Parts: sequence; C-alpha cells; structure tokens
Amino acid sequence: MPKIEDVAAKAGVSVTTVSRVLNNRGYISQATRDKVAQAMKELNYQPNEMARSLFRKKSNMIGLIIPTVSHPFFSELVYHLEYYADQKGYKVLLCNSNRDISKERKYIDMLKKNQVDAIVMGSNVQDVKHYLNLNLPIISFDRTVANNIPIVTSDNYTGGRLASRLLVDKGCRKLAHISGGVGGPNHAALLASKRFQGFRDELPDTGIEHVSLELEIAGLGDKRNVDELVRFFQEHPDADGVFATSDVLAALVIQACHQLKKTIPQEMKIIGYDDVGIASLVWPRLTSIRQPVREMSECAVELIVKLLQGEEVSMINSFPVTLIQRDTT
Amino acid sequence: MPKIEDVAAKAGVSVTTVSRVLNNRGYISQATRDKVAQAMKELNYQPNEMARSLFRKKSNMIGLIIPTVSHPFFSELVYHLEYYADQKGYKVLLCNSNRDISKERKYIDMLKKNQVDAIVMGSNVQDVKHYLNLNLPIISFDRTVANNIPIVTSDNYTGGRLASRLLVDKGCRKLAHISGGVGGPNHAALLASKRFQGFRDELPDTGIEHVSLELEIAGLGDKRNVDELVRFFQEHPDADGVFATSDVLAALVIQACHQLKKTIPQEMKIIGYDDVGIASLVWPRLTSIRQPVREMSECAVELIVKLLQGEEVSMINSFPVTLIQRDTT
DNA sequence: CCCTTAGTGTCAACCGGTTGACACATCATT
DNA sequence: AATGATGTGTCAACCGGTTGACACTAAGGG
Repeated sequence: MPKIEDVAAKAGVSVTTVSRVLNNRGYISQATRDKVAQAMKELNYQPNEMARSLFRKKSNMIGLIIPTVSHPFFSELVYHLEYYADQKGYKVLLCNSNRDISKERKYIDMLKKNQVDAIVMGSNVQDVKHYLNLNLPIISFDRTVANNIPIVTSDNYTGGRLASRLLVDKGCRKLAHISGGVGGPNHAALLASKRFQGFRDELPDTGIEHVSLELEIAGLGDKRNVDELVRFFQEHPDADGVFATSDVLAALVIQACHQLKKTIPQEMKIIGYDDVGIASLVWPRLTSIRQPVREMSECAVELIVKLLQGEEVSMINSFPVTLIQRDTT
Repeated sequence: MPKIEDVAAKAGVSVTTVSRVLNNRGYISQATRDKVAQAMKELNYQPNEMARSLFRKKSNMIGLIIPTVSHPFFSELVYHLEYYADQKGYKVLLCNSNRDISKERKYIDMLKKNQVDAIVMGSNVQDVKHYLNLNLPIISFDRTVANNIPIVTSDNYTGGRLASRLLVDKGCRKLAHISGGVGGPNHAALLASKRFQGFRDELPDTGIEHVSLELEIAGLGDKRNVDELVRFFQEHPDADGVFATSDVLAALVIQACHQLKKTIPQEMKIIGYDDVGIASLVWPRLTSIRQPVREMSECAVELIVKLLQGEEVSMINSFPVTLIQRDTT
C-alpha cells in the first residue's frame, strides 16, 4: 500500500503539497495538481481513510442495529438506508441483534469503539434507555426510545384504523388480530402496539368483537407457525377477518386458511402490514398497509446528516401509511 | 470521549501501563489491573479502535458487496455472514451494487480506502477481474471470478439435474426454464448457468423438450413480471413443468398459473431454487433446491480468517444442494 | 550479598495523514 | 520599487493508541 510519502516522492513534491491537492486547500498550480494526480494513478494510491478519520474525528460510518436483516421489512430498510447513506458519503456497519438486549448492548459498545458517527436503532432499545449517554447521535427507527432521541416512524395508529375499517366495511363480523415477530414476540415494538390500538378504536360503535393472538414465530419455514394458527382459527371458527401486524404473519395466515379450506376473501378476509415484496408474491395477493420505507430511510439519513452538522431536527418524524388493496379483502 | 491519557491520570498510573493492561503484555500486578479497570469503568472508557487499527494495520472489518440485500437470498446470506463475522470479531460493511459495474468499482475502492481486511464479493465481478490487483484477500460468493480467488459456492450443476430429474419423474412432458434476476438478467452469474446446464443434461434420453425464458424482473410488486410469464405460458400451452432459478421467480410463476387457472401440481409442476423463507410462505408451498446458505456463509468467514492468518485455503469450496419437496411438484 | 523476576515509569518512534506557522520565490499590479 | 496574490517547501504538532528500549525499585531465592 503506497502512502502519501510515496506519492510525494514520485511526483517530486512535498508531502504537504500532496495533502493540499488531496484536500483542496491553499494555492496549487494546475501543473503540480496534474503531476500529483499522475503519481497517484501510477501508484494506484488511495488515501488511508482510517488515518484521515482519526485526525478529523469523523469516520463517515453509521451503525445500523436491527433485529434481523433476514426479515423482509428490515432487508428493505437496510437496502434503502444504505443507498441514501452512500449518496451522502456514509458507509453502513450492519448489526443483527436478534432482539437480544445483551447483543444490542455489545453492538452499541462496538459501534462506539469503532467511532461511527451515528447509530440508527431499529431494534428494541427499551432497557437500553439509560444506556444512551453516548455522546453521538442516535436515531430510532419505528421504536420509541426516549424523548431526546429523534424517531422516524409511520402512522401506526392510522394504519390500525385503516385495517379494521376496511375489514368492517367489507362486512366482517368477527376480527382476529395476529401479532408477533421472528425470534420472539414483538414486546418492544411499542409503536406497533399503536396499530392494535387503532385497530380496536375503530370497532366500538360497530358491535364487532375481536380476538387476539401473539404468535412466536419459530423460523420462517417452520410448520409449527401454521399449526398454531390453524389451532387458533379452529378455536374461533366464526372469525372472518384478520389483521396481521406484518405481511409475513399474513402469509402464514393465508397458509392456515388454505389448510382449513377457508376461501379468501369470501370466508376470510386478511390484511397485512408493511407491504413488502412478499405481499404480491403470495396467493391471493395480499392487501396490506404500506409503510413508505424508502422515504423513511431517506429521512433517517437526512436526520443524521443534520444532527452531525449541529442542526436542530424534529424529534418525531412520522410518515403516512397507505392502504394497498389487493385480493385478500 | 475519554482517552487513554485520562484513564491513566484517574488511575494514577502511566499511559504505558494502561496500554499494558489493555493488551495484556508485560508484568502487571492485580492491584493496578483493578485500579485501571475501575478508572475505565468510571470514565466509561472505550479504546478508540480506529487508532488501534491504524497502528496494527488491521481493521477487523470485512466488506460485503452484493447486488441487493432486498432479495431474500442475499438477505439470508448477509444475516449469516454477519453472524459468523461477529463471532470471529469482524464487522461487516454492507454494499448494494445493484449489479452496476461502476458502482462495484466504486465500492471496491471505498472498501480499500477504508482498510477493510477482506472483501466478500457476491456480485458480478466479471469485468472487474483485471481490477483485482488489490493487495487484500477477496473471496467470491457463488460467482466465478478468477482462478486466484477462492470461491464459496454450491453444486449448481447437480441442483439443475435434481430439478429436471424430479420434473421428469413426476411425468412432465415439456419443461420451461425461467431465469432472470432483479435489476436485469443474471448475465454474470456464470455459476447459475451451470444450473441450466445440469437441467438440460438430464433431458436428452427422455425425449422431453424444453423452452426457456429470461425474465427481466421489474421490481417485486410489479404486475408486468406476471404478465410476461402469462404471455410466455400462453405461447407454450403444453408446458407442464417449470424450473425457476430462484424462489422469487418461482413465486411469480405460481402467480401466473393461478391467473391462467392451471392447477398446481396437477397441470403444472414447479420447482424453485434457494429455498429461502418465501418458499414455504407461498401457496402451494414451493418445492425447491436448497443451498446451504448458513454453512456457506460460515465457510466464507472461515476462509477469510485463514487467509488473514496467511494460511493456504482451497480455491473451490462447493457445498451440496438438497431437494426440498413440497407441494408444487 | 548477588541475581533474578516482577512491576512500573519515561521516552521516543510509529501508524498515515492533516494542518497551521512560517519562509521564500515568482509574477502581475499599481 | 513596493505590494499582494500565488505557489511550494520545511517543520512540528496532532489524532489516539502501541511498542520497544531502558531505567529503577522491591522482593525473594540461593
């Protein structure tokens, strides 16, 4: 690996001069600029960003902690976040916490040690609250953490209302609310519980009752997931509408219905959440509440950039959700 | 951010001593060890890994370049790779190239500048071949690159054979081979073409003919994908078996069949590839060829560790595939 | 009493690049 | 001829931590 010294030698100038062209400061003639560029090219020189970061106290890295990138919602989040981060010159260090609080802690430590400029937290963070006397920007994705931490979220409450309103309008008489997440239930996703709240708030006047199931997903392909759902629907044979808090859950519900020979949407209407790719790959194609992940990711990156420039940002950044009607309702 | 100096002051020892306890070298009494530990705790001190990396010429970061993490195969890959990397003390810098060669180049440069210890390439790399006079370990994931670059792959050829053998055994008379990928066709995935080779090599004796379609996926939810498949099957109404080179494609084929009112598996048998989560979330549940992504990821990390220790590694690391029978065949 | 080992400190160089201070030269303006 | 902008070099300090050389002390063993 050539160093700046080598470039200087090859170009016949001083190290300072090379640094000057590298950083565009002071006066430099076009001639030397070219000489230096030439030397860099010949040596295939790349400035060592670690050294620069060390001096500048800025790494241009952001840490991203999520439960697991293997869940489609998060994989889309990661994709977009990395995209916008890259646009702004930031690199993404990815951490899968599996919702394990001790792993979250370790990752936070690791990210601090590695001098990331900011952390995006898409995982629990609940108990980590007190832990956040980090002196670096944190922003939280779809989880309430503490009121001094900016959050990017979508309108979960309205999402819940939209879902149950649709099911009601379509004539359902008894609704089921299915929640849960990979690697244990979604305890910490406080915001997702607002979906439930919205879901319920739409019902009182209608006289429609609802039942609820918190599914502990055992791994996507695991048969037990569907089995448990089948059992649940056998206990509640009169349920004719389902609101699932994620499209993955909804897909499992569809499986259960197929198994129970319930026709969709005639005997059972289903609505999912997130509108990830899978929603249009299942059959029937899933009606879902869309979170604008792309826009949310863009916002997250912008928040970070602003925070790092010392600007003020709004603490709550909520995006509207939209109902995507497909064939399960 | 406290520095080692602050710790030294608070503990009443020299910087060298702190460094010694930090790195476990030389003689240190338990007493000072404790004092230093205490001081670190009180200051909430974390050694600056950038500074250490700079000195050690080792960052413990690995760069991962893939087409897009939003594709389930890659999101599972990323998940497992990050897991094993973390186990071995490595961090993962994620890069989505979208199969764009110029973006790949930029990412490779970026990773070099940032002193990653190794790169895992899950994206094209074909034209980048000559570009690889990097002086750092590269390993390639499921793509042939150059013969001096170790590769982790699975037995694509056998995968193809297994697939067509199964379709033949189940009585299909005319097969369709559907390939393609998100963001353009899969040109570069040379290895995946071995699947096609295997697929064809199983047919000659049987007298079964096949047709082939290279689908340019337009985005997962896009209706045009299914439309094109429907058109294709209308042109080949006698096709009764499909081998899709990914489960996502297979899911689209299922959609097309539903739309054409072809019953699965009676009138149409379908087999996918990868056996990602989605395979068991569609209906009917998809028969697929499973690549052992977890094991492959583990292997990739191990290769890197070995390479960094200067050990010799085998250039070709191929894993067996397995046929997962579900309900589409 | 000498020698060894343990335990700690001081000092300087180093990783690779950045930056400010300052010196000096050249060239165009006024 | 004086002035100021332009262009480049030298030097040293710095980012935060690591390491080797060396000195010194105290304790324990033979």
